Amino acid sequence: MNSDYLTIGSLAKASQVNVETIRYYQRIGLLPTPERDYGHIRRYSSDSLKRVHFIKRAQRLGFSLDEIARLLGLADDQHCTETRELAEKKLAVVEDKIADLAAIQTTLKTLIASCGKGSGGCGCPIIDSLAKDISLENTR
Amino acid sequence: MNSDYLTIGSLAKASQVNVETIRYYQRIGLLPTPERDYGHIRRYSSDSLKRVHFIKRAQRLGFSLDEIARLLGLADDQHCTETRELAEKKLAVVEDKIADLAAIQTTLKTLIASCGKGSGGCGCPIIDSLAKDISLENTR
DNA sequence: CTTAAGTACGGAGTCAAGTACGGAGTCAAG
DNA sequence: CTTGACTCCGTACTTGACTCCGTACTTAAG
Repeated sequence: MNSDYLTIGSLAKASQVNVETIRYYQRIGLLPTPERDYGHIRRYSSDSLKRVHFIKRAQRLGFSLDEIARLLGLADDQHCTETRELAEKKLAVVEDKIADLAAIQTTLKTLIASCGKGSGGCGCPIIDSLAKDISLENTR
Repeated sequence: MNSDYLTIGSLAKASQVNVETIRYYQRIGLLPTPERDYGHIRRYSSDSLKRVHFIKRAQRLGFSLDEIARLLGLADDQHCTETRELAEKKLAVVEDKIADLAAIQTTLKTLIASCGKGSGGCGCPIIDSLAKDISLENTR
């Protein structure tokens, strides 16, 4: 009944991904390959579950697996200083993303509101809200 | 000197993408193929530039080209009602993303701060901040 | 007029991120 | 001790998003 020590199948089910995806993450070093209890069967802890969840959510936010690996490395590693620099860069990126999303959010709200009223004036507000690329140079 | 009426090359340069990417976006219908002035050469307006910028930023936020096409459709189309529903769904997704990013932001800040002090206590704050998957069920 | 630079086009190649496949081992239930 | 559900592993295939290639055409400069 204890959900610690999952098999690969139940881990996959619990984290809503394919079994092969779990194996794939192991291959590329994103998930540690756990010890094997009896036989040759891998047993996963609830930590792995958290990790997979994290990966999936971060992906939906536009981070690549590579970046996610480094994000996770921040938490795992002990070597600060250089870790801190990475963290600061990521923070800047994250804050840019939040700003962009906030712009989309505002536009969508406006769109929804104006849609209800049936008023015209369909310029192209979504594009405009994001097209002003002041911060583009920073992130590239 | 007027930047309206760009060639594909200057559009690509201005929007920091490959010429082939522009052509690709046309092929899949993400960019309208513009009228051709003289000869067979396509001329792009500054609207195209905005559109490409938008696409690139939205991509960095984790939207697929398919979703981006629909987001752009929201602005282009005239048929409200069903458009509104789509907008509302997108809004929910966007707001989820913002919340997730905010969680990462907080964690990164904490990480940076604690790094400076050289204090220990390295649990795995980044993962924890995103692993609590209350809202996961909503988006799936 | 020639030539280089830029454009058009379709098709093939690439890269990241999976996803599927097939053969072999394991283990609990019947 | 066989059957069915699961696991292991390596390799191969797929998909989305480009990127490159070869060929053909067209200007702008020399």
